[in-house]
Amino acid sequence: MGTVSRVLNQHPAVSEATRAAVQEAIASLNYTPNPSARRLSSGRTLTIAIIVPFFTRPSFVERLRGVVAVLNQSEYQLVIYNVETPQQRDLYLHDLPRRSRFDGLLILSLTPTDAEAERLQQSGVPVVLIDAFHPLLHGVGVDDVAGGALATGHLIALGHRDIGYISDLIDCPYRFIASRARLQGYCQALAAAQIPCDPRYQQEATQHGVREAREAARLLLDRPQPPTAVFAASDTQAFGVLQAARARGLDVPAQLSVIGYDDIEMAEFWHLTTVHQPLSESGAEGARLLLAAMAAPFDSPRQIRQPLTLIQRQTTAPRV
Amino acid sequence: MGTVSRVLNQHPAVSEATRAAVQEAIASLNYTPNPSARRLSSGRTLTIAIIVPFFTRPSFVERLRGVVAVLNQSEYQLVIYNVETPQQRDLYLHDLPRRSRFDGLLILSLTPTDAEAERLQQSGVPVVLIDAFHPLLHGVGVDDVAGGALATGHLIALGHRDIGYISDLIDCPYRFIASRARLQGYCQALAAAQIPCDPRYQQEATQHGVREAREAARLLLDRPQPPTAVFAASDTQAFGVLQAARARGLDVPAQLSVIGYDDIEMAEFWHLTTVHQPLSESGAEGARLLLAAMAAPFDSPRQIRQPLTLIQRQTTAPRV
DNA sequence: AGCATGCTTGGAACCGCTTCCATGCATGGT
DNA sequence: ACCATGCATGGAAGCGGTTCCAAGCATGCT
Repeated sequence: MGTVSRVLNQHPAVSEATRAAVQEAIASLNYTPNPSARRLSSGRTLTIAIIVPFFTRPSFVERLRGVVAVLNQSEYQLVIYNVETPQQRDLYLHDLPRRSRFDGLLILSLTPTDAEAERLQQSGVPVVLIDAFHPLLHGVGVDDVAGGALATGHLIALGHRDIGYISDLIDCPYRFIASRARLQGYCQALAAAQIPCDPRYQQEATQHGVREAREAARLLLDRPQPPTAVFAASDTQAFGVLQAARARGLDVPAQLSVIGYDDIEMAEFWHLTTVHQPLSESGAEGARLLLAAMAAPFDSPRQIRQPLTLIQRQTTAPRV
Repeated sequence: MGTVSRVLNQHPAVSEATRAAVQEAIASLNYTPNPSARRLSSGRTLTIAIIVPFFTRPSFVERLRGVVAVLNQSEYQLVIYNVETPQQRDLYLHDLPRRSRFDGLLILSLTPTDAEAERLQQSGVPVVLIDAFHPLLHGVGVDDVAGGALATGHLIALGHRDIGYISDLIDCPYRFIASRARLQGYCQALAAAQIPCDPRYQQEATQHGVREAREAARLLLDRPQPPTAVFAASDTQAFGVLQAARARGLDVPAQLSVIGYDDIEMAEFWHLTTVHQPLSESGAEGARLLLAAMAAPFDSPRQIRQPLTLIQRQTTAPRV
């Protein structure tokens, strides 16, 4: 039994002869090791947990796909914790590490508080944030401030000066920070072009979603001097802006330029100009980073910044 | 230890007094049972596997969401096997039950061959199909033939007679059967209205996707006598039809009626008339059925048919 | 009052693997 | 040829639960 285990775990202290003999026996007996026993005796759960908010949203699913692709190749199982209420968010971020029933933890798009991050760090379970960062923890993602500036800069370069910003709640109970970071980039780009950053051009939707964004866009377009271009903090919300424009009979991009963010699959089909960020790849990279951290802990948090690209399609045009 | 285990597993043969005492001790010691040990000694893996094709597609994700919601409440972990190639499909359907490393198996939208079904049945692991049926296995889903007839009947009732059908491959390597079943319903409805079922009005796209459906729709609209209405086998494909119509300058619904299938979230935002089927609920129901079958095997396969509803929005109108 | 019955409860075996330890054998040096 | 060294191998002790079994106790019956 000891030798068999050594063969299975590729322990070096086995002679070639016995290794071959054991492997033949394994094959002929159609033997597969019992993972539960392995977990118990080795003390490893061979399980990785991931906390995902609203995993049905296209960008989150796409990231999750990258995670699944990498982990299916490894010996680890993935267990999904789906967050659909702020209570679940707090509960999972607080309790999951404590129960310590997995060897690694991925957290998608949720930014832990300092207290939560500390707790996570002290739990001893390696943690990687995807699409989020915290100084205490490993993280993979893009620079959303730069992304906001990239999108806004594109509109400015097209001659727009009255540029709206549509996002979901800047302070949301899930503590998503993308909307705030992109707003910050938006303001930076405006400032760089010496355009005043008028809060009346910034409209928050109460929730993420096409409908909510449409309502928010309507408010913007109702203003006495409506914007000639809108930067939506996500593609989904950009679709809402497109709808609002269509409902008002505005031609996009002739009368209104619209730019989104994320470059989800549907963006291409609706010819949406947007900021592309690696989605599936961010999940894959996060999973790889976690596996590496589990194998050999790094002494200090590793932060991976992924590149952003402007994708010009047909919803932005020079100001007339 | 014996008694503690009995308390944890709510075994009846424990007096109230000791039960309370044990629970207090558990609470004060901050004790949590080790799942690996539980799995090993009980012989149950406490794990359920699910085979999902392309889990990023909206309708599959939505179903998966229902599964996750139910299983997160149970003591079972969910492990996802994502199928993105026909090889993976065959591999998983063939090998997964044999490895018998989980207590139950869910299969989403993939219809097993007779040989596969038999193998699955004989593996001893309870299996539930979601959005698919096989006489040997439990299943949850809708009647896609009836759904095809429902959609087509709606167009016929609006006075249309030249009705196109757009779908992905009828014989696809993944053995999805929805396209075929809906086509069958389409033909039945036409026959019932004494309209000939002209194959030149039926166009298969080589793959699922907006772009492919758009190309297929273009072919249909290029015909000398183009259809006045199109039934797309999925909402995603209906979006492709809408794009093709828009590209050709056709007004929907005045000049072309379009109906989809599934009622995914985006359908509402694009005002798509469609056939609603329970998505998240099908996953939830499938998970519940599996849990029941695991607790007490049924003597014969249970097939649950879920209801379909026609959702009239703004992409269908009477023929002019 | 004594004995049988039934409900509780503690103890021990066991689930199947990993890992440590001691034994055995071959090798190399003297 | 003998002894020391080192590597390969089999055996045994856990890992932390579940479950069976036997013993203990209180109750109810004769």
